[in-house]
Amino acid sequence: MPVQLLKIGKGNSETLLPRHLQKENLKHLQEGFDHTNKYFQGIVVLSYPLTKLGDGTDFFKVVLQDLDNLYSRTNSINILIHGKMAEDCAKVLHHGDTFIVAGFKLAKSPTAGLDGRHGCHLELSEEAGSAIYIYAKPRTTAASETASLPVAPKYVYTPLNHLKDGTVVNLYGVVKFFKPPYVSKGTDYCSVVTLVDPSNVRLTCTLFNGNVDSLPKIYKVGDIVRFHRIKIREYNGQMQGITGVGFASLTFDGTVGTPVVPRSSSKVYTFMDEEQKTIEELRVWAASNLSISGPAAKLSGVRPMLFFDLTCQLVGKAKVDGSSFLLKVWDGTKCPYPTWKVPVEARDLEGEKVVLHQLRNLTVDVLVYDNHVQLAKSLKVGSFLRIYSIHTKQASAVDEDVSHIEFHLHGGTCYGRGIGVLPESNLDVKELKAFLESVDLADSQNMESMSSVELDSTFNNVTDLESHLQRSQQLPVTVLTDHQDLNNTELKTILNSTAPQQYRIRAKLRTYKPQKLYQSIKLYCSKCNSLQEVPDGDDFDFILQGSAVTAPNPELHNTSWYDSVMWTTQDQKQRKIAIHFVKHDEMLQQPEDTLLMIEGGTLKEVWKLTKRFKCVIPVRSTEDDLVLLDPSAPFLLQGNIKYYGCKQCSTPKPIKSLSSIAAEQRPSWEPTEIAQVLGIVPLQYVFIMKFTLVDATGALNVYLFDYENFFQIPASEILTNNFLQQKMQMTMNMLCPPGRKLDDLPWLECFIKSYNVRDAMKHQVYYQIFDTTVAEDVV
DNA sequence: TTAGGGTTAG
Repeated sequence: MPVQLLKIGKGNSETLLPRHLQKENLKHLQEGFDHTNKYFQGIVVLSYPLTKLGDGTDFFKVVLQDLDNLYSRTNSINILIHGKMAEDCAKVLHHGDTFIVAGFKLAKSPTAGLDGRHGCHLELSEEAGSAIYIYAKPRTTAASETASLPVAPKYVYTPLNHLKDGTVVNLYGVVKFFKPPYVSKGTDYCSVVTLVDPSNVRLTCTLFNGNVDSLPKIYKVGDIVRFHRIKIREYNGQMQGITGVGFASLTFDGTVGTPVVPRSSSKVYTFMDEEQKTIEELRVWAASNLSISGPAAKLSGVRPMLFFDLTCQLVGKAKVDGSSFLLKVWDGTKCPYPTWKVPVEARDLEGEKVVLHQLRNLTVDVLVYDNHVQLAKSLKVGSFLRIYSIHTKQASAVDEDVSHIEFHLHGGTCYGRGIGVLPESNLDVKELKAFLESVDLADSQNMESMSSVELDSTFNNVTDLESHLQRSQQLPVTVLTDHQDLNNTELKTILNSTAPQQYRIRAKLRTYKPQKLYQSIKLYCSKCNSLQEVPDGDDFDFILQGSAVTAPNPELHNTSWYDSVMWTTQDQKQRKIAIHFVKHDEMLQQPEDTLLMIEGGTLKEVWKLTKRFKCVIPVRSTEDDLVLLDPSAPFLLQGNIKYYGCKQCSTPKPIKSLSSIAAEQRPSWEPTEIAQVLGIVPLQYVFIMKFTLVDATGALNVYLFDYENFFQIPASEILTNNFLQQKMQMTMNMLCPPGRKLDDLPWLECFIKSYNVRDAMKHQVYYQIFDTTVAEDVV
């Protein structure tokens, strides 16, 4: 750490210096003395303009006055600084600053007889391992600005794979895990933070401070931190970081493209353009190398038996007993299950009575235990919280017919369990506030009666299934979306008629194929009418590996419509990865609006990028342009969906064709539009199933060919969404309950059409379901 | 000093 601006303002500089350094008296700055681990401190009384020496290196000269020897005949000394250190020092130094030097070389001063200063001078340079600590004098003008503007020290940051036991270092890292500050069993707050950096080495830091604001303000995994003066120790064979004297931290949101605004643990800090660049580079690295979960769960999305982080507002709080405490919170969405209400004395409930009543159908009770109680008690009603690792537990009370969901914040700090208070400046809070203000409370009050219905359709247990079946005996489980005026036709009549024709039928679903529902998803080309299987991940991985053999072509980087970053992996393969971020109006967009192209990425890396960015297009370089990969690879990834093109019908164009969409006023990055400009005829995800329908007169095999209307589930999403797969399975269980006799099966109302398929050998009539959907209360 | 990451069991 060659040049450090320790602090601006008053204070004791010694407490911030590395402990191994001892102060040296001016009188002892003589040849023959050992100055290792010594520092000299003086006030800057004179400095010369930064100049270059004959060999081109920078040179900066400073005169220091020794305050301890003010009345001596000789009380000043020349400091000669060479190289980059000279440049860095010249930028930040002001007269009157306290200047501390260590690791210097002492030599006879050739000008001692002329300037009346000390007989020796001190020489410093980065190469010689010198260190300079500048303890700035309070600035008299615009002091507050100076304090937060980049006044320019030069810190050295140690990569996590270069940490050594017993050192004090500065470092950057991406938060891989953290425990929000909690009350330790000692006297301090504690926060545990695990960092990782592009060296792929992890460092777990144990941070203590009596003042919770002095600990890093980390709100989520993926945040980036800058630690200054963290002690490194070895513990259990691994390096460990721990707070020591002078520890300070800055925390940044880790999302690529968001403003780089530090959250500081101290009032005064330095932050410069170069450090901004570091943050931006780490963001890009993290985006493709770390799995950072997507948007946090909302109450509307909770399911029983899971742990999740909830961003919410505190509406009320109450003591329950010695080891638990109640928090009433809301996030504007409605939990789809009945939620438990923790019984408390009305007089113990703190919060606006009117608000508590208004929000009664949207608030949930979170019971926090043990070590979290103290922090929970101190929370202010109205504040915004993130509660980490809440447990949703399904339970039934003795006097209840249906089960409910309980929210517990169990004791302990495993998995980062805890409570964090978010400031109103936090982007998630701003978003939440705007949403809360838009919530129509009249709607939520009408929802009271809805919970049990929603519960029925989502809880997958025998009782619920039974009640559905009883209902199914009376009403059809599918309904027509059109042609209501048509009369039903018996299956026998249909079988005896010529095609093509259209019919309304009432029948039961005896069986269906495929029984493994994921096998029903195919890719369909509406141009050539071909159907194909959805490629599996291995095919794509293989194509990616093949394309990574060719290194990105740097001549294609940073064009008028995209910015490029490239780096080399640190493993043995030394793989080169390039990411091209498409710009709009010459600016990068928010990640959720951004389309990027990646070269040289692995399946995992591509997949991770899709979690954070709107669109990802895997590409490779040619001499002249970026192009799409093999036509068997997806040409676009959006969210969980891979978009494929038809090999027969597509004529791929160079990637630069995309720039026309980038230039649009509001590029929507619709897959169909992207496909069109890239010369791709997109394949569509479809459900293809064969239903065997029966009525009193006969049986008929009917095909279901559906994008999303029948199940009200998009075929494109089913392969990557377990929840939707379960939902589809439950729907099929309703339509065709396993193990039932024909009489007990529910009725389906369908609209079908017959059509002819002829080839040289034979003629056949086929039947297909149309304009039919699963009834609303079955889904 | 405290905690030193890897879910409670109310």
